[in-house]
Amino acid sequence: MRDETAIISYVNKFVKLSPPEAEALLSAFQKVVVKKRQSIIQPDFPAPYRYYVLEGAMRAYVAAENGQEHTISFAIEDWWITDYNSYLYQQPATMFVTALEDTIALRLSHVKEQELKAQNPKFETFFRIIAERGLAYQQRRIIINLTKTAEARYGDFLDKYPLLAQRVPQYTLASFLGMTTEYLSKLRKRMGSKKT
Amino acid sequence: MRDETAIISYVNKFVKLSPPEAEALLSAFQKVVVKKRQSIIQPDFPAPYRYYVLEGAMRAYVAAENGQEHTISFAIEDWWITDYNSYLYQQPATMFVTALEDTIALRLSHVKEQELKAQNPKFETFFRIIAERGLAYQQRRIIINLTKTAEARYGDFLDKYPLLAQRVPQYTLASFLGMTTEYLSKLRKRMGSKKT
DNA sequence: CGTCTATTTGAATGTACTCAAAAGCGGTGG
DNA sequence: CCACCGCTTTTGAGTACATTCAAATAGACG
Repeated sequence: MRDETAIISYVNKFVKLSPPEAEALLSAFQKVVVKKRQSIIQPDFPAPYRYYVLEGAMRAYVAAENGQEHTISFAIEDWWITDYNSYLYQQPATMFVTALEDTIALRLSHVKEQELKAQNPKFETFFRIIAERGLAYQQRRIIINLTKTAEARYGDFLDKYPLLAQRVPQYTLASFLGMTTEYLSKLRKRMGSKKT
Repeated sequence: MRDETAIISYVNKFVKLSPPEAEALLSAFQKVVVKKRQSIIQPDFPAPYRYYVLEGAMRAYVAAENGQEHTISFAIEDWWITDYNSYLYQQPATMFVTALEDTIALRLSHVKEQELKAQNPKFETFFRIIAERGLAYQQRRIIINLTKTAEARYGDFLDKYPLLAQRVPQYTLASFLGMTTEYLSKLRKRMGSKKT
């Protein structure tokens, strides 16, 4: 059972907060409980919040015309999730953000975030750091998507996120890795001989 | 002929700088001239700089074992470019950054960047904003790569960056869009009838 | 012009997708 | 506690989008 102070330790990894600063940070967030399969962000509606996951797991995905879903990101404990194009630019969302398990998250509104940054440069620094880390992470993902085959992308994911790979439904993983669920199933069968 | 004050106007779009602040910013940069085909970042070497392009065009790419190149990003006037995983984490690069044309750029070292941010929260804000914009942009790119066919990705690029599409070699564009140069050539032939 | 680089073309191939259906798994209510 | 229901994963056959390899053509630059 992690409580909301988890975010204090998390932020402290990047900028050192005094007790009053920690208090100011905490008071900007609201705890939300999201049941499995429930959406907190939907296309055409604004996404006024970003979410920090305390417990559980969520994913962000876009739905194509033909009913296909494409997973853009996952989030488990200590990860952030939102539709960044909607949140940052305050425009209607194009993605769903939905709970894969019963989830407890802390949400931060766009307005509160601006207040935090205006009130204390440490928060500005914090958000700069997580944006940069997100940027670097996404650049790695783009490289993988451009350079590796479906099988290599799957192997790569297993290496880097073995726990997550077991935790999320296989079809969401397939759609994250850019392949169909049927094909991932066949890959697993093929690879089964070599690896666990 | 754009001179280095272009970066002042650029930064001013995001945070308002007083004349002394503009001066402090400028003094952190160094002007560099890069000839066509010359690399400013190479794999296995650290990338201690990020570059702001004043004139010309560059691209960042990774080279695969089989000799294939995969373009990660382009940069023309007012765009930034570097190997972010190398620059941000101060680790050896995995990418090349190379001039597509004779280019004039302003480079900012990682050390100077830290000084700027420490010295004035406005610079912290500025780097936060461009990181967030980069994040949102890359998220859009990931969505396109996951959801669209090669033909649609090309059409999309033509719509959004018609000038850039004419300016860069076709094989770099193909490698940016995640297809072979031969296939892009065939696509263009096929699409030729409908458009332009 | 001649050379080097970039683009086009064609034929054969392969990786990954579509569609349809069966099997597996988990939860939930009777 | 078993039976059923919905959701997820697996399997198979046929197909398509995109690649590979090789060679010809077109452009750019000195």
